[in-house]
Amino acid sequence: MEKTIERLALYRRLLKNQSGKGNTHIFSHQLAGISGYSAAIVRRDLMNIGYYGTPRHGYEIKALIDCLNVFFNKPEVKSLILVGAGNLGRALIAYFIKDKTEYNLIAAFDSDPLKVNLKYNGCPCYSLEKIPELIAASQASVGIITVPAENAQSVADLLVENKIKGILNFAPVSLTVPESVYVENVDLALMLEKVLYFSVHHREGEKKNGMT
Amino acid sequence: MEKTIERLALYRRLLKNQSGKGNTHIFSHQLAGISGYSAAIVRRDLMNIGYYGTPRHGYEIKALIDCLNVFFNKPEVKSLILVGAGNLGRALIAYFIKDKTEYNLIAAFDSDPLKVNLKYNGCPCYSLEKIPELIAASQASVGIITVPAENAQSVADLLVENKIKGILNFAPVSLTVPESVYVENVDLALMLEKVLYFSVHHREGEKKNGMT
DNA sequence: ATTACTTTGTTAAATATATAACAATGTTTG
DNA sequence: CAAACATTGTTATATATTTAACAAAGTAAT
Repeated sequence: MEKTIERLALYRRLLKNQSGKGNTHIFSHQLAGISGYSAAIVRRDLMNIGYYGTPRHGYEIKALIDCLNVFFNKPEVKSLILVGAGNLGRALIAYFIKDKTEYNLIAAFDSDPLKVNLKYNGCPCYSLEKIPELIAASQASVGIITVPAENAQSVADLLVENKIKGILNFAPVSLTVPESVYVENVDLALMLEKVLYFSVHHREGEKKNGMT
Repeated sequence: MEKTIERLALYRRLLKNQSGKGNTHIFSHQLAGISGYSAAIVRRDLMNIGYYGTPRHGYEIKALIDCLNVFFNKPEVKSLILVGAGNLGRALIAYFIKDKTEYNLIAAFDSDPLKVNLKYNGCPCYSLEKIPELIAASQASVGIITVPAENAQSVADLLVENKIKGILNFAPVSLTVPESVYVENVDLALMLEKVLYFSVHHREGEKKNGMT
């Protein structure tokens, strides 16, 4: 199911693109082509969320987007915060502040007094003490952690105390959190190592970057 | 095997840490604890690379690191380049320029003339035309793509033409490359969407962030 | 209308990955 | 030196994920 969720979010973005181009219908193999997965997996994914197309016309793009929006709880725009306004943190602020339709980055936090009270791309930066107050006020449920590894666990603890339910963690440590909190780790150095490894050992006939 | 590779790279980093702390041996359940995986999986992973511990002392850290270094082709330091010196690109330059023991970020490239000939954290930035020359000179085999989505495919084509064998792609598009080239996609917006989804739908008893 | 065709939804098989179990092994203890 | 113990290496089982296959259904052509 987890992989399916990832792909569904991708499909939604791609379908919005297609809709923007004026297309009204799409076949499973077309969605497969632009997403990089196989047609079989596209059909199976859509089956999972209960959306049905028609044999000759495929899927109706607008209806499918609506269906995906429902699946992803659309009308609700979730608030999120970011902790750690270093190089990566500020880059992510710039990245996530743009698209406001699915989520709303309401604040950044940093322990450096020189950064506090500044705004990055319009996003205000506060000191860490303000976290409880701002989470409470905004009902933020997700936090992004971009602090150094040694501070990540204490920041995670702070977020969990304040009812954060999901964490996107860029610090290269394994966070310990209650089972009810979902953590997604993004370890950039490890990803690069993986590419370095497979740049040497990768052989033809792998499925990665499929395209069937 | 892919998942195993990811974990092995993580183990190596954690073991170096432990070694730095003066520890000489480690048990599978300890490595499991700090990595966030289960002891069974740690043992299975190490079995896969043919390193053997002893029942009562566990694994000898230094020897295991050596073994992992061999597995990851250690003495060889691979060169890499980055294309797209925007917010994210510059943050990644700062991130990757630090650790020079496994890889060596030799240059960044950007189409913006205002960025060309600048240095970011000591990393020189060139125009895209210089790519062939610099790849040839450095024997770089891996490229990081942090350009906007609309330019990503053409940059990927350029890298492939110049014998790049692995790509770490941050642009939110599915790249089309020859099968011999390995692509790892990092789609930050999708990762955030995934966290948003599971922050609501995550239930106890999932395996993610295991800790067994 | 009937036939041929395309694409779907769904089931079945294949592959990949993780968990659990346990005999083998070496260590320590008495 | 034998018994108890902890931890390994490995195999067997379970789960997750992908691929492949194909009947059912709708469409277009004749």
